[in-house]
Amino acid sequence: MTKARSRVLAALDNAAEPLSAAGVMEAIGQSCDQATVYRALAYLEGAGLAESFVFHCDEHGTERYYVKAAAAHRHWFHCRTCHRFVDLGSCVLDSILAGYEKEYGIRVKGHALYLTGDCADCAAKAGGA
Amino acid sequence: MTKARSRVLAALDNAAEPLSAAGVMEAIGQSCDQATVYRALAYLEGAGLAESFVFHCDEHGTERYYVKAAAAHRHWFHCRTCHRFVDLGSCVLDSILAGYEKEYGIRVKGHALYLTGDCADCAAKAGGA
DNA sequence: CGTTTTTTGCAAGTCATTCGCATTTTTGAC
DNA sequence: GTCAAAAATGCGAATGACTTGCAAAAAACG
Ligand SMILES: [Mn+2]
Ligand SMILES: [Mn+2]
Ligand SMILES: [Zn+2]
Ligand SMILES: [Zn+2]
Repeated sequence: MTKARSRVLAALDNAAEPLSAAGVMEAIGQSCDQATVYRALAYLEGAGLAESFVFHCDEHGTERYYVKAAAAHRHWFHCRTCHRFVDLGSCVLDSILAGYEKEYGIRVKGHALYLTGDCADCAAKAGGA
Repeated sequence: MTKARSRVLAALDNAAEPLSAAGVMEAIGQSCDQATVYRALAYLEGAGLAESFVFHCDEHGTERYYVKAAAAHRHWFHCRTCHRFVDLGSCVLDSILAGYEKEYGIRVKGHALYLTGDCADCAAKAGGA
């Protein structure tokens, strides 16, 4: 584990939410080149120390986000107002996926679920109604 | 509805699965500029005649895909082998989303579910097991 | 240590998508 | 229909996220 790679892993570990490459750069204070950050993230994912997903937000565009690898597969909610991610806990789609496999004869090997809207804080601030 | 826009809409209508801008270009035989295709797709979506989602496939990269607007919200399965999309019918996530709203105090205004793996055909060809 | 292998920084390159702007098309009023 | 005003198109250049080639720097290892 090189210096750059451990700095990147530490950034993911300290973050409360998924980080994009740009977010990691910011977190480590530009202490290494962006190519190094991208390569470190790819390395960490390959080594099973991090996980990632591609997410599109109208305001932030499309980016790949990384989190430190966790025991269970999880999904995230993204707030359209404050742009924070909310951890939704471990995946609850197993039976739905099994249903699709049976219904369509497909073999589901991966999936992604993205929820967007307003987080509790932003919903409260926006409309008390 | 201009000539270019109706050609693009017709392409979406004839397609059995979501099309990327490049897919639309191919379908209409380069009969208009790519900037026009992108603008037409944005127009059609704004007019409620088409819907889109951003999807990432390791082999094809990240692209926005469009389908003709349908009555019900749907999701798609993408085959990692033949790269076709399989229509999974209308969304069955309502109760799960409602559960998340209650559990986390969030307000879910949009969501996307992507499944990947092998379609029935490819699964059959690959491993009879 | 000295050598071999891997990683890093920097610059240039990709790829999907967007933009500026001059040139058509379309639209609406007569 | 005719013509001016508004909107759409083509083309080339610009974006933004990400990747890559290559030479210099760092880690591995005997
Ligand atoms: Mn965002
Ligand atoms: Mn694909
Ligand atoms: Zn929020
Ligand atoms: Zn297939």
